[in-house]
Amino acid sequence: MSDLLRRLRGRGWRLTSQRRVVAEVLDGDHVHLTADEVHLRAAARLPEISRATVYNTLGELVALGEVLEVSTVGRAKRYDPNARRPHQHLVCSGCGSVRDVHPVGDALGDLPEAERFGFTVGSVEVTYRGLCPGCA
Amino acid sequence: MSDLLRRLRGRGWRLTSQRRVVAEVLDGDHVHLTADEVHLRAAARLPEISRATVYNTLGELVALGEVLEVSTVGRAKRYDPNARRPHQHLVCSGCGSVRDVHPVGDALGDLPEAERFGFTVGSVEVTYRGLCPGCA
DNA sequence: TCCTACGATGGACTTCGTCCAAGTCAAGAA
DNA sequence: TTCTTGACTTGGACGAAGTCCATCGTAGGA
Repeated sequence: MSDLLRRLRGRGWRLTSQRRVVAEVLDGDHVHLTADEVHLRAAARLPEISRATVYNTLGELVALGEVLEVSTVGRAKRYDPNARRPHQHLVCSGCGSVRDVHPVGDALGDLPEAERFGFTVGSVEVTYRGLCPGCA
Repeated sequence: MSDLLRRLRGRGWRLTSQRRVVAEVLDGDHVHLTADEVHLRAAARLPEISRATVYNTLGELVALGEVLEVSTVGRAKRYDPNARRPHQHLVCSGCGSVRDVHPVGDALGDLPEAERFGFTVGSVEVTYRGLCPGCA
């Protein structure tokens, strides 16, 4: 059983075959699948798994902080299992592919108090846009 | 006629009443409307304007670089007419409202060459997330 | 004023995601 | 091991956001 599954059991997650398959599909680095791709890959191993279950499970993994939602303008959300190591994203404007990157600096600290307008700022998301070697 | 409309005419834009109304709705600072809100406000002045026209016009304004699309996870896109002055966004996780902010620092420079993986990085988008005073 | 290519229309369609009632099953209790 | 129960899954309906397209209308140049 993967580390992820072990942690989930430790949190009282009921371990069903569907959840196991979804968690396994999301294993690895630089994985940024859409819900539909997750469903496709999960269905390859467990043909009867439903779309609703995939959405439910992804939502739970996000709520538990095990998986990040990556926002992509005008496309389907992507899910990033690498939530435990903080990182940002580099997105190709051509083909939509995503790389994890680790900028230096402190983006959160770069926002002065005067620019927070009374908001309680909890996180910052930095997305670099450009063209990958294949699309350039 | 606003500056925006003047610029658009200069670029050969055919000025129809529909486009004029959409451009007028998007005038001002700290305006971050969804396509639907734009349609609603435009229809208040020009009742027969169609959704398709609003989408077309917004798409053209984005392509011309006059308006920015603001990505919001799991919600409708918002359109930001303040494309000419560089800024970033502070988004309320509760109600989805958006403020323009101006962080210090150089987010683009914070990405080391070794972390660019051969990409031609053109821009960076920084989104701060938190709760506005009303939702906190 | 007339022409015509560009733009607008609205309704069908697609994509992405959520909801729900009914059926199923993991895992603790006995 | 079997029972029990409530959490989980299912599939289909639904909804929101956005796109497409055939047809009609009109801005603006001749």
